[in-house]
Amino acid sequence: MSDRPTIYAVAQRCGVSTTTVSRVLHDESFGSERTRQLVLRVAAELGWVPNGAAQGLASRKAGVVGLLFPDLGLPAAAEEESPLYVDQVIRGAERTAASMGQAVLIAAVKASGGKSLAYSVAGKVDGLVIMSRSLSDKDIATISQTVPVVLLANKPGSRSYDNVSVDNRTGVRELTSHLISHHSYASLGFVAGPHGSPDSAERFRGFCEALGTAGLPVPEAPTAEGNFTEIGGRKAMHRLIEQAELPRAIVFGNDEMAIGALSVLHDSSLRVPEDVAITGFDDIAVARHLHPPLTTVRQPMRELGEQAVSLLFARIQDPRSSRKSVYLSTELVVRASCGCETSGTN
Amino acid sequence: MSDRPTIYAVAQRCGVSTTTVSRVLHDESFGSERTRQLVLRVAAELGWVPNGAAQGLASRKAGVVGLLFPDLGLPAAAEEESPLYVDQVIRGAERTAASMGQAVLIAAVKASGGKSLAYSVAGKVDGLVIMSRSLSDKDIATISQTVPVVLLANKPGSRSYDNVSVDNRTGVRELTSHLISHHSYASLGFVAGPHGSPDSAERFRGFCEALGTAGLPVPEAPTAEGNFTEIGGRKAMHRLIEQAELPRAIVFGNDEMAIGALSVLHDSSLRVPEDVAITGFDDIAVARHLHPPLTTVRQPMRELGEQAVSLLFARIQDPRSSRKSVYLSTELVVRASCGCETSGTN
DNA sequence: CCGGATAGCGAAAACGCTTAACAAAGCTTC
DNA sequence: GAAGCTTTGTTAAGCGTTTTCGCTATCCGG
Repeated sequence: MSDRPTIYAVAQRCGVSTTTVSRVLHDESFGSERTRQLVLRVAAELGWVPNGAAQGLASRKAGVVGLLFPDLGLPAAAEEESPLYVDQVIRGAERTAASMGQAVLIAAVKASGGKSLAYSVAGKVDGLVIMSRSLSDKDIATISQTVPVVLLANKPGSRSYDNVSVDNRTGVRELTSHLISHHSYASLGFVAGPHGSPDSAERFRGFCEALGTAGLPVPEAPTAEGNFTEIGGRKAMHRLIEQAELPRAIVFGNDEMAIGALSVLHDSSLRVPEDVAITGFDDIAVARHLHPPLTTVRQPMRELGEQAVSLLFARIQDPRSSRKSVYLSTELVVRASCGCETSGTN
Repeated sequence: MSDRPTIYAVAQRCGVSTTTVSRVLHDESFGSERTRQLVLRVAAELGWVPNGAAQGLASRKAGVVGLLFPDLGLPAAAEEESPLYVDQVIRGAERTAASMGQAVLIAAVKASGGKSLAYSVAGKVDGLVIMSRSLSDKDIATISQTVPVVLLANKPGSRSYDNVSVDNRTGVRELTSHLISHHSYASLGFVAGPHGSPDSAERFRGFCEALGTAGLPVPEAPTAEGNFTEIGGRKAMHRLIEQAELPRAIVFGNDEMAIGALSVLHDSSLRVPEDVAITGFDDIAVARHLHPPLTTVRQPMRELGEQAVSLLFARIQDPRSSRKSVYLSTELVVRASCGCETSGTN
């Protein structure tokens, strides 16, 4: 612990200078074969492990990239509620970072007071991917003066940084068009996520575009709102059922709400897709296991993380290159809930 | 970037020494109100962010804990195959680390060649949680001389380190006893995970214990083997169907295999649980959405991560305290697939 | 043999921060 | 008004690497 061997110890044991040790450890081709072997052997014998802090300080690079993601401060009750897609993003980030030999420092930043952790992380990494909506523009600005920053997801003010986001709109547009042209559903509903969510807004826009293109009446506002949660989906579905006429097909802003709706419909003895077609968005893992399997739009979450880190490395290498924006496209995943297949593997 | 303000810059601007700045930044109660405000204001104005490397080097603590998990080197095809429970562990670790104001450094260590990354990570953290089976005992030993280490899951040689694991055996024993006593199933099968997996072995042992207690014949070996994957589950199920008599109930070593089996049974027009009861292990997110919902055993993955980090902090605080072992218990989750409820919410 | 490459290595100065060890000044308290 | 605190601040010594110079041999062509 406190008696960890340093390269100085290694150097002494070998009868060489610390410079030589450091060089041998980094340059594949340095020094005589004899010295190399000696140093390497002694280092291993002593159990020497590089002191990251010292390396970082001297070389001005941490060998670590950071990932800040939102912490919804789940009230313990909502255990699994936390946005599962974050995991995928983390994995993606980890993966491409690993391919560059870097590790990933992750931290959830809380809606309130996460600032100091965020700053602390910023000082420990070579670059930062920020997923958090909870970090103010000002904080992001300050941090970006310290290390390169890549923004994830459709943060409104993201235009001044490298950023990667998903083409929500086209995704829902394609989905909706499929519903209209393939199944000739004439009355469609849209259940939105929480008010003010840019993602939700974009998805609704895609929905409207498809309706417009098909010459159908374009609604002013979403048919209902469901907070992106399963419970929200249930409530929304209940409301829709109580209303005059049920749309022939309902486009949900995400899968979780669709799941809630599915269970309500089941309890109400309404058949999916015969009585009403249902679709989601995200293609979370459970989607294909639902009954009926859910037609949805796949978001490339893992790729989101991968791209973000790629962008970050590019920026680190060339800090003054022009700002880049990556726009990932989604994939329509057709399953039974929209009226297509009635069974099948996928 | 290269012109990041240092505390020296802050100190100069304030007309005080770097010591004073450092102290103000750390001691809540240091200096006159006037000096404090001045320093804080100037630091903010300059956009000062602590240099983690320098802090770490000077204070001998990184403010970061590491988490090493296995990278199965998924061949791109098996996208989602990667052990999803890892995500839960990461989240758990992140959560309790955050409560101590620390961030988490994550890295997947590959079966081959992950060594150097592992060592590099070890040098950057105050402590390390190791989930990886791919790190040799020797490497773990070396690393543990550098930083405190906590082992996760039932690694065979884990007895010499702090470690936290899940009581697989009791979990399956309870499950199996439920099957026997509650449903009076007389013929039971067990589908194991990959040969050599300690987890799988423990689960099988639990299965046998329950049989023994009930006075039923105890098998020598698992009825079939399925590699812990959905595909493996399918294959195993096929094999079982082809054999002479199908057990009345089948205990699968994990949920994924049970999922595979479920789809095979569906295709074979065998009813669950009427013709054959099915259970899993893990309680992954999809389990409750299957048809029928899967009776299984919940593994407290998130808690696993939490406990591991707690242990780590304890060890960091008192490096010479006695070795601790945490054994987490599982929870039986009864759903329809074992023949209990036929519908329901949960 | 001599001038200049070049290979092999070392001395020492950073890197930005923390943390003793002190010193000076302002308070009590008797 | 001296002795002893407490408060406020300073000086300087690291922390373990990397990295910039620069030195000494050795080698080679001419």
